[in-house]
Parts: sequence; C-alpha cells; structure tokens
Amino acid sequence: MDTDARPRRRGPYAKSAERRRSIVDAAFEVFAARGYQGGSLQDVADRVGMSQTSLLHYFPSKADLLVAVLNRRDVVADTGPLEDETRDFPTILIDQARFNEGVPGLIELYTVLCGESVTEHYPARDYFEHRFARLRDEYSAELRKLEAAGRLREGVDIERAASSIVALWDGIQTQWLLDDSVDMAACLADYLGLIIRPSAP
Amino acid sequence: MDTDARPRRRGPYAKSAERRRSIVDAAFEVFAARGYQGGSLQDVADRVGMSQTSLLHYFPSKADLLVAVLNRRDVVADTGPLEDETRDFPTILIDQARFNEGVPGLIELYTVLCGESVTEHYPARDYFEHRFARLRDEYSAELRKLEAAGRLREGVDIERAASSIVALWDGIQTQWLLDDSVDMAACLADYLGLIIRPSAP
DNA sequence: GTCTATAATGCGATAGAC
DNA sequence: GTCTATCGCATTATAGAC
Repeated sequence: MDTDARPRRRGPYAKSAERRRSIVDAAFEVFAARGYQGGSLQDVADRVGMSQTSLLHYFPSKADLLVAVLNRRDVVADTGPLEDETRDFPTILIDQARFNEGVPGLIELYTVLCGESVTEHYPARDYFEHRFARLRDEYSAELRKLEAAGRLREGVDIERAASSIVALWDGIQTQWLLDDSVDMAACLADYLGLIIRPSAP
Repeated sequence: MDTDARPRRRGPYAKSAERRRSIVDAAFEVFAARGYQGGSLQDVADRVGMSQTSLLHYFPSKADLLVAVLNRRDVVADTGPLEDETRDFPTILIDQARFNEGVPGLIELYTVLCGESVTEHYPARDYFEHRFARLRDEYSAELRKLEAAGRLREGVDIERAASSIVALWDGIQTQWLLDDSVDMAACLADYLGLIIRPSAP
C-alpha cells in the first residue's frame, strides 16, 4: 500500500495546474501591457497558444482571471516577512523597491490595475482596498516598533507616515514608468531617512 | 462701420463652442467614472443628449476627445501661478490639495487616466510624461528658492524631493478614492514640513 | 449640424461535437 | 479538455439623406 497516494493523481492535476499557470503568466503580460479593460481574452489565448473558449474552461470569466493574476503578483512581489534579523524596516522596503524594478511587467501591471481600480464596478476594487488597508496597518506597526526603540524622529504621525510611504512608493513607480531616470529606491530611502533615525551599529 | 466685428460672428461660433464644452464636460464625467478604455462615446453622447455620430462631428475621434478632457482638467485644477505674495510654496500646494478634494470627479479622472497612461499606444501618454517633467522642474525651482532663503532643511536632494512631492500627492489620492478616511492634505503637509522650515513671521 | 443606417470589427460568453 | 461555430451585444467610425 502506498504511504502517499498523491503521486498517482499528480499527473493530470499537475498538467492542469501547469496549464492554469501558463494562462495566468500570459494574462499577467497582457494586463501589464494593455490593462484589464484594454486587454482581451483573445490576446491571452493567442499568447498561450490555445483558443479563447478553451481558456474559459480554466477561468470561467475574465474577472476570475484578473483575480488569479493579482494573486500571482503577490507571489512574484512577495517581500517575505517584515521581520528580519539582519535588515531593519527601511532596508527591507528599499531592497524590495530595487528588486521589483527588475521584474518585467510587475510595476506596469500594478500601476495600471491600481488606476483602473477606482472605476465603477471594477472586479478587483476590493483587492486594492484591502491591500492598502493591510499595508497601512503593517507599516504603522513597524513604525510603532521603531518609535519604541527611539528611532522615530520627533513629531511624526505614524498613521499618516504609513499612508505616505505607500503613496510615495506607488506614485514614484508611475513616474519611473514614464521616465526611467527617476530613482525610485532613492526617493523612498530619502523619505524613510526623514522620519527614521539610522540604527545605532 | 463696426469697430468690433466679433459680435456679428459670435452667435454660431458661441453655440458651437458651447456644444463642444458640454461634450467635454460629459466626457469628463464618463472618463472619470469608467476610464478612457472603459467609457464609450455612446455613454458621452447619451449624457449630453445627442447621437454618437453627432458627437464625432465635434471631435473626430475618441482620442481627440480625451485630449480635450485633459486640457479641461488643467483649467479646472489650475493652481494659478506658484508665485504668490501672500502664500508660500507649501501653503499653495496644500490649499490646492484641499480645493481639488471638493471638485467632483477631478481626482477620479486624474487617477484612472494616469494609470492607463502607462499602457501601450495610449493616446495621452505624452500628456502625462510632459506633465510630470514640468511639475518636477517647477517644484525643483521653488525648492531652490527656498534653499536660497535658508528654508530648506539640510541634506535634502532637490530633484528627488520634487519627484517625491508629486509622487506622494498622486499616491495619496488613490488611497483617498478607495478610503476617504485618508487625509490627503495632511499627508502632503507632513512631508513638506519634513523638508521645508516654517517661514519666519 | 443632426440624424439614420450601417460598415467593420471586436468583445465576453455559451452550446455542443468530438 | 479542446475545439468550431455562434450568439448577442458593443464598439469606433463612415456615408449620405435631410
């Protein structure tokens, strides 16, 4: 008797999962280049080499595909935990900014979908609402820790600073996409340096 | 002989100009709510009470209408000159942020079109490229004046600070659209206070 | 200037054969 | 699971009557 039954079933499931994955990768590229509204299922199907109707076998609607793409984005751009023994909070953010810069399509995708998210009936509006709420909470918590460690500069409003980190980061990405002479990580680092004292070594 | 011939011709021209204006106003609302890609000429025509083909008599293509809407946005959100005897640079920006907040659709329009602007073949990509370049130049010039007046804090990189003001402002607008408990003007004021000393009264 | 009619294309989604 | 065929509808844009 097998102690692990999964290998028997892995064949077809793995193949289907692979297919789904390649569809999501193609949709990632299409939505990054043309947006959700501007990209079509046919574009995605062409890129993955299948018919548009076959694609709908895996994702019953375009909105479902959008959700899958955004979940994939979270994996691609995963920061890892904000807790890190070797790097402090500002360093983690700056490293992440530099990393994201090198992932093709990542910033394009985020910027265009984020802009579309404020339109009526947008299928992923919730994603962005929750994302922003979560980031504000996480960054606020990190800033409170730094405050407790005496590393926050005087007079900084923590909640507004958390919002501002996210805002600055998002906004600078848009400028960078339109003019890559803008130094995203440096702008972010400048701001963090204004509100956080360097760690005592 | 008339000393001023314009009144004779004002009738038909004024009417046509009025019509164009009402079309641009309607398009402003449609693009603000649904984006450029998501909004249709039919939506605009319905709102202004004319046929879609008549609309194309005034604006030969959808892209032309988009350009007209963005020019209209510049008028609606006109800061006036950054030179002001009674208000300093940070105050002018903060006042503008508070003013914009009260103009229906203004921030929605800007945010969604700005996001779309990074997509392929976008008809208004130039508008945003040039807008950002201009704002960075203008803000840099103002920061240099403040530096000369001894009001810039030590260690501020002027070009990056100018980019960051624009970025923070744009980014905070997106968050505000998705959660209006975010205080846009306060976040902007906080940042300006970090890089600029208060004026001596 | 405004309209109807329509061209020409594209869209997301469904039905059903294989 | 994949396809062809197609539905039903929307889109931008053009032609031409009035």
